[in-house]
Amino acid sequence: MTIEERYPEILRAALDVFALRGYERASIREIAARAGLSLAGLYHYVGGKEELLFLVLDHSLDELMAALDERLARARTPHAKLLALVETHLDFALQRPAALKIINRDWEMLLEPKRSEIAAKRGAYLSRGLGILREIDPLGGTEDELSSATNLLLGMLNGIATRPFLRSDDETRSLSRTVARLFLNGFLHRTLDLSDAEMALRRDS
Amino acid sequence: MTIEERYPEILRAALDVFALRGYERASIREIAARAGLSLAGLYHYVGGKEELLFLVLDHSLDELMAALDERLARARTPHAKLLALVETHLDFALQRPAALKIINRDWEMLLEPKRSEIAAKRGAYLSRGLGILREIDPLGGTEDELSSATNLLLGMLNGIATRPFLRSDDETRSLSRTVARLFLNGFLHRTLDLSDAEMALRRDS
DNA sequence: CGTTCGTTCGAACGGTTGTTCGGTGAGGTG
DNA sequence: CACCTCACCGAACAACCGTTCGAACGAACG
Repeated sequence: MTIEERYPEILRAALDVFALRGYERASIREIAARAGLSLAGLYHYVGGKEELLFLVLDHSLDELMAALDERLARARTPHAKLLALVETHLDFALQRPAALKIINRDWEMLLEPKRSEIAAKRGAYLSRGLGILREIDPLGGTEDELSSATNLLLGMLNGIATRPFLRSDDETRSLSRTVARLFLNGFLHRTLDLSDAEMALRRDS
Repeated sequence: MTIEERYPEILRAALDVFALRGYERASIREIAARAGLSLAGLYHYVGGKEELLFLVLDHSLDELMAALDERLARARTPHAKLLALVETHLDFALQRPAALKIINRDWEMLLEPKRSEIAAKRGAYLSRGLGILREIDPLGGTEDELSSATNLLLGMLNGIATRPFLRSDDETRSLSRTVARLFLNGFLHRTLDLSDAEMALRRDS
């Protein structure tokens, strides 16, 4: 078998094992077995365990980013762009749960300098969100404010990016609209007073 | 030294090492050293590595839950209860970052039956949030809807439950208000149409 | 035919891990 | 004093880890 045929199944095997066991508990032997290779056979293709994690992360992030940019390109208004981001993320969570898991959990296991390289790609994804919020924001929030809002939004998405919240394409699409609406309405009116909550707070403190 | 004096520093050492390295990469030897004990000396107090993780998780969740219930007891209105939840969570994130990290990341490493026990405690925390949202919701959302909303809220919080978003008590308190407002406004108006976003969506699909 | 090259493997190496065992010594009790 | 308990430790053990080495195999090429 040639390299071009082996590589995809090696990466798929590595992704699955990493997501299932976590990076440290995942063993190269299990990855090799799942890819249909012996232990030493696997080392003919990849340099080591960390490189395997890097390759899988790099590839998964490229997929996620490509899916986002594709949807973003078809979105005309800032609100549609927000919806595109939400839909992309939740759709990715539904279709590629293992990939999302290592993106959110296992990337921290990388050592420098690969860690920074992946961190940069994650940052690029985040800054897509930040750009969208900047377009949307009518209040001209500071960069810090917009940055924390982006993290709020993506945190929300990761909060439901797991079964049993996402079960089918249709459910995911309708949930995306709900989430986008929830965030957008909150974001636009984030300075509105919640009168009784404020009163209760003052009484407490 | 007696057991009552050793236990706290053992648990603190374990918490720090688990949070710093991750459960699998954390070594019992490092925990023992940080607690001022030899390797075998540590085994005089605890049964093993997994029990150590369980004890730390159990204790941390108890602290978090106690802090929440204390604040909740002083909150009169549903809105104030929401603010109490947000403030508790973000304050915990600021004061006990290591504890929050293992609660969110390392609890999955537990094996049954301890895993279920911790999962139940996490569930109890979640259902506090669900109860609050049920009180707040004017639309009478379904249990599924409220449950996913709870996960959205806690996901948001975990999205910024990290430096550099939380730097001081004051910043945390003001950020808590912003976040609570953002979520509440969004939650209350979650069925409102975003007219142009909807239009753009229809054009896309 | 002989040689080389890419692919694959069995077997082993050194290191680290969680855990256990046998013992040491201090402090209290009779 | 003898006795026992509790806190603690050095040393070892077995298992597993990631990684490497040397060789076998078939195909391609001259």
